[in-house]
Amino acid sequence: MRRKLSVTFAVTFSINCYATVMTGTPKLRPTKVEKPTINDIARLAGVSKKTVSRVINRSGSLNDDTREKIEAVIRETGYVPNPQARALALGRNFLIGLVHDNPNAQMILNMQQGILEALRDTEFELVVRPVDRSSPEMLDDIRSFLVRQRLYGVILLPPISEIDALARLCDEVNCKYVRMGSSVLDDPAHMVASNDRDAVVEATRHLVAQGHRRIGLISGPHGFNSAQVRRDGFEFALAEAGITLPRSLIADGQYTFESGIAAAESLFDLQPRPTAIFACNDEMAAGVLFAARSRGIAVPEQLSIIGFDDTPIAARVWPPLTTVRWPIVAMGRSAALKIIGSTASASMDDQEPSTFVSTLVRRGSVAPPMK
Amino acid sequence: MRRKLSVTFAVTFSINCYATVMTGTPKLRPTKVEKPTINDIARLAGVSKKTVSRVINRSGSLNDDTREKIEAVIRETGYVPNPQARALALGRNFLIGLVHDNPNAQMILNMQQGILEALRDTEFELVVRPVDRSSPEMLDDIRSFLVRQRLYGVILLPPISEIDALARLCDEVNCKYVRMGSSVLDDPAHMVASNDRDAVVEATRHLVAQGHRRIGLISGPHGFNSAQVRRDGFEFALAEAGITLPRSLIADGQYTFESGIAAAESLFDLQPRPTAIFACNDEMAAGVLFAARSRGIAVPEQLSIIGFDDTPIAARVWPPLTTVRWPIVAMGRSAALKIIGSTASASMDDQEPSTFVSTLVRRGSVAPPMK
DNA sequence: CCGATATGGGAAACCGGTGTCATTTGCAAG
DNA sequence: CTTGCAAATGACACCGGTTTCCCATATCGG
Repeated sequence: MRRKLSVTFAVTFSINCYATVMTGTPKLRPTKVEKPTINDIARLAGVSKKTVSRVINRSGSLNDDTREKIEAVIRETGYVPNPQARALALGRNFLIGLVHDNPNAQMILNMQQGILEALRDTEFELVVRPVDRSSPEMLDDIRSFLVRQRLYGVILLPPISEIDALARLCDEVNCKYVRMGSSVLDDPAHMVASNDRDAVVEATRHLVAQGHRRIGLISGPHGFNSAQVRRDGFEFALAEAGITLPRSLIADGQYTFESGIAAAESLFDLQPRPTAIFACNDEMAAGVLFAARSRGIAVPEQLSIIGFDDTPIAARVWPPLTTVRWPIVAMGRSAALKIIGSTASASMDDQEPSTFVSTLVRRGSVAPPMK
Repeated sequence: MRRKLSVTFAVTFSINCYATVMTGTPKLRPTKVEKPTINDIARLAGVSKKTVSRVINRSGSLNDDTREKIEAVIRETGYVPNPQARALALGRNFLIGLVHDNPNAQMILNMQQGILEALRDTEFELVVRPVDRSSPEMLDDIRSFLVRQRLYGVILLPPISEIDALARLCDEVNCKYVRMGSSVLDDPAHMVASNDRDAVVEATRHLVAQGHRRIGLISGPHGFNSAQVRRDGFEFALAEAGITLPRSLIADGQYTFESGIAAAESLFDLQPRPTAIFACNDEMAAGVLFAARSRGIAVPEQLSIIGFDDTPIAARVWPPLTTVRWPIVAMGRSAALKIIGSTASASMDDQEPSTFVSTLVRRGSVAPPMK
């Protein structure tokens, strides 16, 4: 039967060869799509399948003539190794997992974009896996996911990327991992980070340079490393400028639009009102803008706003938000390359960068305070 | 060696049993994670592995006692069949593909959310696959993706879901598929659609009911079914109200924020200006709002705007946009359930719905025209 | 009581690769 | 002319399931 299939395949192949000459034979194939197997290649090349395997995996030593002959056969037939069979034999799948817990939607998507760019034209595929940080079984869930799917590697998005136990878990089950974050929490091989702190310092200095002295902060949720880092940068920059920051000017946010509105309301009730507000992400900054509008506070004339993330919304509101952009797509790409590593960019020996610089994007939501 | 592995496993298992009593033994496992195999189960239950396989797949006939004993062993050991081995043996993977071509980012994400909800606690995983509609090799790319990964099924997002050749391709390679869209393009088993046309009619009627007569339309890109359907609905509703629509009131858009701005500018140059604009998606509606602001046109006093999609941005701009919401998450869930079908919801025999109703969300961007 | 039929269950091949180990060959060193 | 060693390649078991085929019982009508 194997022999029979092979013959079928060979015929199909020769038909394809002459397809350009013939008037086209749309002859639908049966439900079972015939694909050449490693045995077909071995027979066609007159070698054993182990030798073909050596060519595919560039392992072992083999004669140049043999290699070329096998490569020629592979090229002609369009043979592609069966990933399921390899996964079984190797005990390792060619899948990269993206594990996240519902952070910024836009970020997930940009991250996916970057990762998929890196994975394009490789044998790897991306498997998306949302988890629930609040569930006590989260670690077990992830563990069974990794073990069952025999994942090649995982990319952990913040905030769960900050959980050290997760990283240890990956090591334990022999799964490569890369953690994304707002600051360096792990060695370069396992970390892709943006320098949020520096960016916040720059943003705050920008407000100070414009003449603002009463600057409000809308923080991120407690327990988020990014929230802590951004807040630190803000406080540092103010201290550096010799500005004391009363506790009342710090409002707690949850990284959501609604929490931004609420926090803004509380800051607006202050007497005197802050002349500028730094919101730890764009969603909340948009909330501040929204709240200002509904109160009739003119932006940027009466209130300057700076956000963080440069999500699409920042450029779409009026006035467009001055914000901090971090290269999410590039970071995603880098994370993926770290995992597939030498497999893909074997030619270049340069390590993928681990830290990315964020930059201040100046738009229309900042102006000097009114006298 | 097999025997040895089995023993190791048994020991591990008993340790787990007493873990709650013991003071916890963090003892790291070796890189190779031991998992029970079907052979372990067979031996522990005193049957052949084929019989275990019968239990797992509910196939063949077997004694209740035997079944229960095997199920007990499976439960105790926490055995999960190796997906790679099953995939190899079955010639079919337990992966669902999500194939899309860069449409609305938010939509992709909501869709993913819905699909993942349906896939949660099943054996299926989601593989994301962006493609390039403009590439001539797109179909071949998708074909090789489906064939190589032996996908269980794919979910096609608009606009590529509108390509009939793609659907035929899926059939050909024996891969289940579901197409998402703005109107019904296929039989219920392969289609999940929203009733965009009806929703647009309702939205347009809303504008007409407010007293608007000069209503501009910003269309979607040519070749998109959703664009055509929405435009049809708009024109139908105007005709129904006895309003003639001059060609000049229709501006071409590309579903992007920038194209919305450009289209709005061209409409603003008209004399007299339209008193309302229906933009075929929220991105463009946000562009209209942005353009209006920069021209000093008050919304909704001087201009009413309606968008489509109810993406997050609709609620975050000022004034918040009246728009049409379609239940993307629910549609994603439905699409996934259609594919995993009887596998999951075997208990309930009700078919997953194929069409979903969109609804008008009234916010602040619509008001009667000024006298 | 016998042969026919249905049912439960096992042995072995198979899915398509990879790992281990042995074998053959070529060539330089002793 | 051996011996030694490395390169090149093949035979075969194995990864962990499923499928095919076949046998052993049990049931049952006549």
